[in-house]
Amino acid sequence: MTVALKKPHKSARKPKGDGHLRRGEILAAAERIFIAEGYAGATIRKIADAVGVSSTALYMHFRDKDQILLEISDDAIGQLLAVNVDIAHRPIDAVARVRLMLEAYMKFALDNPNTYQLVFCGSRDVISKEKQAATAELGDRCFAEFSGPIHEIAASGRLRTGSGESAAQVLWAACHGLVALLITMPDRNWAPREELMKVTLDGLLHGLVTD
Amino acid sequence: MTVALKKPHKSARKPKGDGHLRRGEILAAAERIFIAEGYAGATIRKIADAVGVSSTALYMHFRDKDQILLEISDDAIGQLLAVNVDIAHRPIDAVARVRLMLEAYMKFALDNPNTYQLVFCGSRDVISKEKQAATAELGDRCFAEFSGPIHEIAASGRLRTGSGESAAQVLWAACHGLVALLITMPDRNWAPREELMKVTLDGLLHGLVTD
DNA sequence: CCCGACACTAAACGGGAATCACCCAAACGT
DNA sequence: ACGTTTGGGTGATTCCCGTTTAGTGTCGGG
Repeated sequence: MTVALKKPHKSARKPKGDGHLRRGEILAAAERIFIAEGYAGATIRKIADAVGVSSTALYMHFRDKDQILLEISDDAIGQLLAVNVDIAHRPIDAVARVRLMLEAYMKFALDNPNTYQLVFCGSRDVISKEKQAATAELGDRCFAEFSGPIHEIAASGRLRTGSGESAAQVLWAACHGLVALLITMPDRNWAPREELMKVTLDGLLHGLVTD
Repeated sequence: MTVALKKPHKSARKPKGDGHLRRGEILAAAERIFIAEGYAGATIRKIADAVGVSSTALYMHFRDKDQILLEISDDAIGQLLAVNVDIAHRPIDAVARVRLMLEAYMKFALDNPNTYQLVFCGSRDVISKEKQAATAELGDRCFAEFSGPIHEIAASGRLRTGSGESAAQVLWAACHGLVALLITMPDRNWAPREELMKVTLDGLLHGLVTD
């Protein structure tokens, strides 16, 4: 950002070198390492080495390590949000939309396990809440998008129990729990993933929504 | 007697308790700090200071940091297992037993958030799987105890969908997801916890089990 | 009286994040 | 043409962390 071209007359001095490129390079390298080795494995020094720059240089472009990784996560979550928005606009039954969103959510988590863990399993130890600002806001918008059809269902009186809000939270939590366990304990002998997802969704939707 | 004061020792040294007391003292101090400050906050040096001993001394009694914290967690999970065993033997309907166990599970998680996170949310980054041996085995036995009544239900043909195994895993995962989110994102505006637990259990049990 | 075992320690190591005090050269104003 | 800015960069340093090494003082036997 802050891309301003040089103006013949007064005002600021501008892009001298390839400063902005650096930022992108860092993000790219960091993403590669983070995906491959997770939060703890994505060291400042390792990222800097991969870019071919000293570790100090990263602090020219990012406040701290968390900002780098959260920026990467923002990208990924932005994609998830886009999918949710897309689904939200389809002219199909609200329950079907809910199911599609949750399926997309779980697929996202399983496809991006490290990002998912960083954003949704990050203990307060690891990342202080303030830093998450942007990422958290994206997450909120995802949840808001997801809450939409749920509240439609609630408004039409098809909710068997609880409020729309609690139903949305419970559905989210159940899917989160499933993918979180699959990610953090991949060696347990799980039933096939598709079956687990299907049972979760069938079970909860059948249990919460009257048809 | 013989309070060896030879060297101008920094601060009061422990008055020579017999060796095997030390181990218990360390565990007690570690538990206190771990509960208050979590995994990252429970530093070797901090624990050692609390006991009044040098950090090196901890390695006389424990292989490494993880062994200390996992031993603490074993204690806690042992209690959960005891509760599950107790419930398993009650002469009540299998579904009621399942519900009681899951309620106890969630209560345990919310009462011991740091332990819960360590054992059930520990990314592979944080603790290598081998070290978890004892703890993981306790967790397995908890799950086995929980699977019992589920398989009873499955055997009596009351399962609406999926296998007994997948139903057990899904129920566990859903409850895990709920408490995990409540623990790691305590600032979101959640519906009341009791309602969330109730909706989760009502929804899933109603959706999975025919009455 | 010495000897080894024990419980413990200070110091150090390697590696993390982050900061400091600089440096270098291109870009600008004049 | 030339000093000055200033953006991008660095190496050394700080402060923790978990863990290791090389000891040190005390003790119970032989």
